[in-house]
Amino acid sequence: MTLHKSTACDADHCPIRDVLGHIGDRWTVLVLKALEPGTLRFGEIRHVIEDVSQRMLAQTLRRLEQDGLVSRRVHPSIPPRVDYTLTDLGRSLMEPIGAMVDWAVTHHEDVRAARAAWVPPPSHTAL
Amino acid sequence: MTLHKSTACDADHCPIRDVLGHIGDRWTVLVLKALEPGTLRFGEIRHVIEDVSQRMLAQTLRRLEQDGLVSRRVHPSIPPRVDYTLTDLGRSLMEPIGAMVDWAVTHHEDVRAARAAWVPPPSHTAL
DNA sequence: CAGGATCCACCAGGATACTG
DNA sequence: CAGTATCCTGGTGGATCCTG
Repeated sequence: MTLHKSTACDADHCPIRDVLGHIGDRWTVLVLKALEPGTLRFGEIRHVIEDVSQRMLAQTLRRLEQDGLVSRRVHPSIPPRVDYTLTDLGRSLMEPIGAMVDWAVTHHEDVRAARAAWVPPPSHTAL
Repeated sequence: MTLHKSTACDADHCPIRDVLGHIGDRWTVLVLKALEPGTLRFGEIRHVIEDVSQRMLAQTLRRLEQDGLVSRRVHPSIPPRVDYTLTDLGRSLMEPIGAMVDWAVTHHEDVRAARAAWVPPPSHTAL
């Protein structure tokens, strides 16, 4: 069981956890957004994101390709050239992601304000 | 640096990572969705989600409260009664989250199909 | 240039026990 | 009932080195 019953998620094949687990990890969304404007090479993505290690980038791209969200194309040249493009499925995902990002940008200040106003409950908070 | 320049995220205060980091963790979305229909007590949330430990639930609720997404109300009774409700901010977040969940449900099969069709690239993939 | 392989540090998160 | 405190483990992700 991975999600409560009320959300049509009854066992191991839970779409929410499956997808959210991906978009939740450190790099997936950033990579997706990097590719949104158009095709990029491996190195170009690294340049755009800057603080991603090649290990994590390669790993993230692999999974995105595996999930059919990104297509990978190898040009048999020396030095090698590999570029990545969003698939239709990938592009369709950008909408909900965009909504999330928009929310984040719009309400970030509210969240930060709420955090600033935070007072830790004394455990035995009464009334 | 947490996100690439092209997304108006220039240093430590990156809304995307800040918010996505939250929704990405194991329980936040589930708790949020649990509270969507209405106010619930601590134990009720546990009952709904089932496989969350009280530690993780308490922790998740704390952060949600801290971020102003959930309000916590303590009734000074014995046994103690504490209930949680989405704030307006929290409710406003449910839209983008709903969009993500909808996408997940709709395209989950595509993703699973893509995974099934997966062939690992031979490293020295040439053409 | 694109990435695989390896080693390692950190922490999210589970189990358990205790408290108001 | 609604937590907090402590201990412990597995996986995520960073650094580094190596290859086609």
